[in-house]
Amino acid sequence: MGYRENPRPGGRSARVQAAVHQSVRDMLSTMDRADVTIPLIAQRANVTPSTIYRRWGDLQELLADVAASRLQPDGAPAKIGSARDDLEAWVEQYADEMASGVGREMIRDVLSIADTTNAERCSGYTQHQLCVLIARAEEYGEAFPTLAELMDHVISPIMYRVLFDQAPSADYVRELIARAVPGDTSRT
Amino acid sequence: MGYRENPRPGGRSARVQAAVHQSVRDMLSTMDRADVTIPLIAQRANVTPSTIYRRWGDLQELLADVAASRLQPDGAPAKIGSARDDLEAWVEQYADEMASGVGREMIRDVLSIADTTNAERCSGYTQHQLCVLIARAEEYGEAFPTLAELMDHVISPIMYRVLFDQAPSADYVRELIARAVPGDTSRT
DNA sequence: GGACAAAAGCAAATAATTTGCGTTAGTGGA
DNA sequence: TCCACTAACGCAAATTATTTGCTTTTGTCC
Repeated sequence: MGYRENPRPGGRSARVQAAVHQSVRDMLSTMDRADVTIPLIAQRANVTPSTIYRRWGDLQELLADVAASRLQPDGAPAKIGSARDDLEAWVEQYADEMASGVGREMIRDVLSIADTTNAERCSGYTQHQLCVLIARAEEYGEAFPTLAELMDHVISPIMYRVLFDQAPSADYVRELIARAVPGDTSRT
Repeated sequence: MGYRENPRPGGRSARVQAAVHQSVRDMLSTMDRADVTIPLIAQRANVTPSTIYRRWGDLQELLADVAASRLQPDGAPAKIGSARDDLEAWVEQYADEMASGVGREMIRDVLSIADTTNAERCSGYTQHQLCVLIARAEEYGEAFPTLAELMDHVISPIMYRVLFDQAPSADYVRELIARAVPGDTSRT
């Protein structure tokens, strides 16, 4: 009597999951988050509340699951020119997305539960995107920060601001990058 | 018919707040957090549940309030020797505290609500402690990072790891500091 | 096709939350 | 000191959410 982590695609279980996720996304975009309840989600998804309770446990777990899914990137970072430029463009949109109202809510949802699986998922997505950029730099022969340097000195300060302070400005983001990229003195 | 932000000390309202906070702290230390409910907290604090609902709204808000209070530092950072050493000692204990089970729970509580007041409070506590260290460095004539540098390149990476990854090790923390302190090449 | 098990539905029981209304306890003025 | 005032609390009924035992459905593997 346990629930599979990855329901077989096309099965009933997968359909229920999709319907519930969709229902949550719809409701979060049309109504106040405080009014989103499991009975309402269940009604819109055409399932019984007990199905959701048994599968996710409570509203926070469900919201964390949905948020982690939504934080998964669509594709690889855009190719602008140099790896340096690609990095700047990608980080800027990352910062914007995270600092937006929806972005902040999703991060909070992911962090608000004790289980760290979803948080690690999100951090993994970010690191994967950065690795793609690092590989490009290597291909182009550009000097580039390591993954650890990028995580510590670019991503972390952005996330700290998003979570504890106000939104990081575009100038601030560019400055972090300029400081992290080796031998970069060309800008700001 | 609104609740004052800062109840007058000694009044009934202040007594209720103290009793409820104490009750929450006791319960968090003796039982599983999933079993902590408002009716139980109310019972232990000798108040009615409706009092708590009216004053805090829901469990998350109450937990966030209690957590933010507990994250307030006891006093100024210890004086070891140089400002550099004081910084290292303080940051190490900060990282340990945040990475501990209780610390992580408190941070998550603070971040899990939409209202950012409590999160800003916590960030403010940290910045205040760092300012004390900066003032010491100035007094001693030591080269020292600015507040922004410390927040971006020492505190932020630590918090990111605590929230999204695994606990930051002592070595890792020392390395962040060594990198942030100007002209420091003496260690790791 | 039939046996099996995972996951969903249903409905009753329990628990949490909201709310209207009456009461209490600090506060400030005469 | 007493009185009026009001923020905040208590109480209890009404509502809503959550849990749980049992039944039914659905997909999978012989």
